[in-house]
Amino acid sequence: MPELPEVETVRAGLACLLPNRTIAKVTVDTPRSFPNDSDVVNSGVVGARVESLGRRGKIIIIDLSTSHSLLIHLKMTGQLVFREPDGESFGAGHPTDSLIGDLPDKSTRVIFDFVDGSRLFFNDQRKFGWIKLMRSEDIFDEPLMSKLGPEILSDDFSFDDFLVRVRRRPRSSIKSVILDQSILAGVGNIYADEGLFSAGIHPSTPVEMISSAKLRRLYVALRKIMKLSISLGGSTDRNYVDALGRKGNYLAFAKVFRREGQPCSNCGAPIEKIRVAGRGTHICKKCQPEARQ
DNA sequence: CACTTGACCTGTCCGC
DNA sequence: TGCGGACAGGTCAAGT
Repeated sequence: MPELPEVETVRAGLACLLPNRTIAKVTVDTPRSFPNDSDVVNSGVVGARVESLGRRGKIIIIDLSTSHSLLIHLKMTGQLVFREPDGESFGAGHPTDSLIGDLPDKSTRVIFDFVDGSRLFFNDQRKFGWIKLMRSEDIFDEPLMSKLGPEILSDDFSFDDFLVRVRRRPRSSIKSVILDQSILAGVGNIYADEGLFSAGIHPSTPVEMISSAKLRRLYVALRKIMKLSISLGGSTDRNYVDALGRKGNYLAFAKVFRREGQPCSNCGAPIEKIRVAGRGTHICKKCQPEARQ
């Protein structure tokens, strides 16, 4: 579910809410969602004060005062929802525009209780997401972090970097390459489809058949679209919510994602849904012609 | 080796 | 209204 813009929106929201709060208790309802041993969790997390919130690719990093960090991946259906104590003046526990009702609910996997009575809920319907505790100095050596490619939205991630990395997979479809987090970190299915549409590239085109000029259009489009989405609070298709349980507004601006059957905003031909690299894929066949040899 | 497919889970939606 | 099947935004491991 969440891709980089959604993860970044959650991170930014939590960055306004969590720092300086101290964790009093951790409740793990679904062990696979937070597989560290409970004594490790207790020594590294209970009593820890939240220092700062970071992100690498789609992984959220919560740095704690105990020289430990929590790494969190939301995968498809994960949510991190913060709640003030019940009865707080800001509405009974949660904002009125929250899509999420009373918590915990049946998808709640982990609960962090802070000493001031506020709580952070990790909800995850499909149980693919996870929380891992590790020493802060070790996190970037973890394979799951060290294998990630450069951040697509980083100021230093130039078009030349993009071109070199994408061209490492000449025979692969361009969509599978931009979804590969070891090539570049952050692109998921929604923004892959939107970026390829904007650049006029058919998603199954092998990289070697795409001109560098078109790849430049893709690089520009992906960054522009993902920045726009962050400014709109991300994309909510069904599950995604921000740290206060609110939906994102980007999908109203999407040109192809989840728009099969609707007319293309560019040429009027119907948007089609196909399958590329095992993923549901949305295209305009006229604006994104299939490459031929 | 490069690339594709299946598995991990639960819920929802669609057709019969 | 019930039931089976396909599908869902991510990532590995296993397979070709």
